Amino acid sequence: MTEIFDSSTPIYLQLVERINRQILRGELKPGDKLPSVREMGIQSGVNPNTVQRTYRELEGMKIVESKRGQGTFVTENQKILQDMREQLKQEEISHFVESMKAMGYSESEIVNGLEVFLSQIEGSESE
Amino acid sequence: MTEIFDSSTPIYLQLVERINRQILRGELKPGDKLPSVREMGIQSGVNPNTVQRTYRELEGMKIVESKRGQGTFVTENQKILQDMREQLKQEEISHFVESMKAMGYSESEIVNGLEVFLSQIEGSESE
Amino acid sequence: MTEIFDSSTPIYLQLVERINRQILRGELKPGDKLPSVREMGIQSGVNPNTVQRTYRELEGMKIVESKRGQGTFVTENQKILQDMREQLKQEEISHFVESMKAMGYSESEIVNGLEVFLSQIEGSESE
Amino acid sequence: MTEIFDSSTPIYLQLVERINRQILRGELKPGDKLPSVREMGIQSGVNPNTVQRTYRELEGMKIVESKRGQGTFVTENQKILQDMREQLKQEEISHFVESMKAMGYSESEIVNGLEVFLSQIEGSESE
DNA sequence: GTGGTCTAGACCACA
DNA sequence: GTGGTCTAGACCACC
Repeated sequence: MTEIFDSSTPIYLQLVERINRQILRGELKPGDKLPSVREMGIQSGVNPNTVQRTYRELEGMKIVESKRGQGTFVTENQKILQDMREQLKQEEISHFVESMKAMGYSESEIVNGLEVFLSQIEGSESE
Repeated sequence: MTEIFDSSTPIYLQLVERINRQILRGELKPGDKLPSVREMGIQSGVNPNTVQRTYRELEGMKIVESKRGQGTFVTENQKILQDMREQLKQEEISHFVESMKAMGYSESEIVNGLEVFLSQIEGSESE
Repeated sequence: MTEIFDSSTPIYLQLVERINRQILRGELKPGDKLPSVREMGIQSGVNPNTVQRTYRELEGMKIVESKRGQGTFVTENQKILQDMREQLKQEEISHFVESMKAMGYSESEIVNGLEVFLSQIEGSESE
Repeated sequence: MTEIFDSSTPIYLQLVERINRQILRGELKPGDKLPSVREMGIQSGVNPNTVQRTYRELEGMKIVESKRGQGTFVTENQKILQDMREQLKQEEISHFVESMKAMGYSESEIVNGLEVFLSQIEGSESE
């Protein structure tokens, strides 16, 4: 299975992002083992060296711990995961607000639009 | 000046997006002349044919009117521009909510996070 | 087989016209696959890019659906085809009336001439 | 003033057609003088030889008479003009019926469509 | 194979 | 100058 990567940013960073999201969404839980470097390389259609670089990066962020001979595991340190969650949230919000302002919307229009949107999808949830 | 394009989506669509935003932000006003296809081609580091494809697309959306021998102009039809503004807003909001939910946030957390963010930047507006 | 095109209107529009008529006449039925852009290019003695422009145009009219890797197909949406049929009929009639009036015929002469003509060919139908 | 000619049929035939229509529409009346070969050449952006050929053709059809030293005149023979009028009418009707049938319309649909069309434009004549 | 995008360069029509 | 069409040929994504 070949994956799709945006060629404008390095693949290893995109992999970092993807794994972070998997953790945030609960697809990967604290203590879970990540696929081996080789395995992930095949899954992602990417060179194992790139995966290695990804895991090193995640380890630097304390999100992941490598245990020699056993594999790479999601940290059990809840605080770190919380911090990451918070940080990604801020980035997402910031990007959203920036885009809306770039389109000329005022802050109140932004909040209002969001609330209207949420109330709408509530009504059509299971259609 | 060579521009950077995300290779994952067609250049002509990225150009469409960019021009739409310029119109929404008021950088291009109704009746304004766009750069000629050749001029824009140079500015964007892109083939004139690609720019023309962009302009043709915009013309199909009724956002722009091309007059042979004269140039390409932003429509003066305010209703169309309003519709586009509204549509892009919806897309932006929808994308935002989807991302936040993908990260496991509840609707109330999303609204709350947005409001906190806005109250923060208010304090540091003119720094 | 090289085809003949009227040089006064763009080839891609003439191709659009031709395909529309083929659909209206039932030579192409809903769901039918059109020749590939390359194939049609050879058949028509025209560049594949020109054929693609044609297909893109038809897709914009919702008359055709292109599926990457599979081909281009006549829509199965009967309503669209009916609308097109009606529209082309109106254009044909309008053009006819205009020509006749330009030659100085009154409306009743036009209707009368048509009816006489039709009654004549009825007699010589299967010659 | 440069005129527009369809490059798929000879210019002199297109000129013949045009003059015929002018006569039928009453823009040129029996006995009227046509522009000189040179004059018409300039008006139409066409070589005088081409005009010469056109006039010769019209003379062969008895629609026009050349009087040496005076010019070329529309015939005063009403019968000829009537015949031409009738012939062009037949061609126009025939072409119309053929097109409509090619689109799959029955004879009654053709007549009906025409009548509906005429009744519609009657209501919006002077808008 | 299929459609889709992009380029380079030509030629045309309009003004 | 402007936009519009067309070609030849390249490369990509999907199947």
